[in-house]
Parts: sequence; C-alpha cells; structure tokens
Amino acid sequence: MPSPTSKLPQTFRRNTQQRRQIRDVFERNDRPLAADEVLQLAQQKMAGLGIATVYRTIKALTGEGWLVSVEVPGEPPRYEIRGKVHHHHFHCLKCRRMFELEGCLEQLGKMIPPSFRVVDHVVLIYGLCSSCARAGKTRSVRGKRKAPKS
Amino acid sequence: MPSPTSKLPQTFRRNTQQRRQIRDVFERNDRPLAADEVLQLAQQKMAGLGIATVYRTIKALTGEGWLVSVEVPGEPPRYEIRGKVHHHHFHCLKCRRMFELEGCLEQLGKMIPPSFRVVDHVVLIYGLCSSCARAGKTRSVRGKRKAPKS
DNA sequence: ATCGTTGCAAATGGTTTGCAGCTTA
DNA sequence: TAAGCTGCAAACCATTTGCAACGAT
Repeated sequence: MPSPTSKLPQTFRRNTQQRRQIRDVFERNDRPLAADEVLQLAQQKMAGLGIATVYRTIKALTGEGWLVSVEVPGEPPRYEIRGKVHHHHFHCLKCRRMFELEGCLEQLGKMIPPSFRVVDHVVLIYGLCSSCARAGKTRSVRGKRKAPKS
Repeated sequence: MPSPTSKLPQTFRRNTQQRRQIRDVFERNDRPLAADEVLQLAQQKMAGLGIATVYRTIKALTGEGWLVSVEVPGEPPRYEIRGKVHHHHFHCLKCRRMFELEGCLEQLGKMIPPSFRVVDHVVLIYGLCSSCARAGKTRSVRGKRKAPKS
C-alpha cells in the first residue's frame, strides 16, 4: 500500500476534460442541476461523455465540498455549487423549476432540544412560481423532468 | 366504461387484512417509517405480506392524505400519519433515527417573493441526537437502515 | 510508462407493474 | 359472483461498479 499522507477525502487527482466540462456546466448554469441535466448540458461540448462519469464526478465534487445536493421529495437530487451565501429553495409544482431564496430562518435553534447538536438544515418551500401562479390555476405539467430554458 | 361518479382519487375501496395491518403498523409506531420497515413490522402479524402491497398501500394512503412522506436526502422516503400538528424533523447522522420537532418557523413568508404562491414547506435539521451527541464524537454508524427499538 | 480515469455494460437497490388466483362486499 | 386486491416475478429507473482501453502527468 502507498504512503498514506493523511486521510484526505481521496477525490480525483487528474484534471480531465470531462471533469472540466462538468464543472463548467455548473458554473454556467446558476441553478440546481440533476445528473441527467448535467449529462445533457455537458454533452453539448463533449459528445461521448458517459453518465457514469457524471455521477462519479458529481460524487467527487460533492465529497470535496465544491457541490452540495438539493433534495426534492420524489425526484432525483439536484446539485449546485456550494459557497453561495446560505440560502434555501423554492420548488414550483407546475414548471418544476427550482428557485433560490435569499435569507434563512434564524430561529431554527428554538425548535430543537438543547441536548441535540445541529450540523445542518434544509428548508424547501413548494408552491407556484410567479409566472405559473399568474398563468392558469393549478394544472400541473406532468412531463418528464426537463431542463427549463436556462 | 363504468359510470364515473366523480374523479375521486380512486384509492382503495375494500378493507383488506393487509391494509388494516399496514395502517396498524403506522398507528403503533409513532415515527416516520420506510417501506421496508413497514413490511418487516407488518409481516410480524401477516406472514406472507408482499412488498408490492406495502408500496401500493402506502401510495394509496398517501394519495388519500392519511399518510405524508418525509424525505431524507440520500435515503428512501419515510411515511408517517398525517394530521399530527404541524411539525418538522430532525435526522440523526449517527443512529439515523428520525425525530419529530415541535413548532414551526413562522416567518417563512419573509423568504419568498410576494408573487409566488406557497403550498407547503419542509424543514429538515441534521445533526446528532442527544444520546449520540453524548456518546462518542462523530463516528458514524454505517450499517443498513434498521428500525431502531420502537 | 504509470496509474488515475473513462465509457460501456452489467449489477444494484428501490419502486412499479402485469397477471392469474384469491377475497371482500 | 364480480370486481377489487394480493403475491410473484419481471420490468423500470436512477445510480453504482467491474473492467479493458485511454490519457494526463
């Protein structure tokens, strides 16, 4: 076994084209992206890119802290670049796009018993975004998850 | 085609043993349960119960509003009886149990633009529960998701 | 020239579905 | 009885993994 310098979250150590492309996709699109969205977007610049590489890269970038996952109940997870100021999300039930909300609840601490230790928290608000609320009442778009016009 | 009385969320219309058992499991266990946990618990009283029936029943009960799902990023969804007072959840990163928190953030509205319409929201807090925080530092229990002693 | 990385395809794990037989109303 | 259910197994879908070829250092 090689000399273990430390137990660094052994992510990748080579800067390949595909990883550059995948990072680029996240940098160019300022919203949470699902794995298949990343594949589609990255394939526009890298024809043969495989889904396995997308998953492996997302996992590495997440473990590395460069990405964070955003969960939507009943749907595959999305990922976005970390490091933005703390924020939460709004998920439109009609167009299924995800929006970022500014600010954060300050009094989360009030909810938990003092003997518990909080590491992180997630707030997800569902509803209709302004354009969907304005358009028809509540008819839902039930197509496959598609990347909304970026 | 039969006479459509209305478009009622056509859930089940027969009160079978298995559905009774499954509801019982939720009533006896006062915490969010995953599908396989429900199967195990219900099989204690109904030997041959199949996982498909569990999923079908959970889906029906959820559509009917009797159950609500509770999502934990990276894990299969849990379900719990609806109708409890509004509350949110705490997920222990070590023992993986889920706890219910009382109360709710009141000022969610401040976070969203006035043109958006809020339908629902979810708050999930991660950390260590009191017993895990007290015990060792942060060594995580990485076994299969198991039903904690109820 | 290494050894990490990739793409493919097969494997997984959770959930859904087709269908013949069983049950409830 | 008839239609709704059930269990089984196959089908699905998202994600992971084995492996030989590839390519960054």
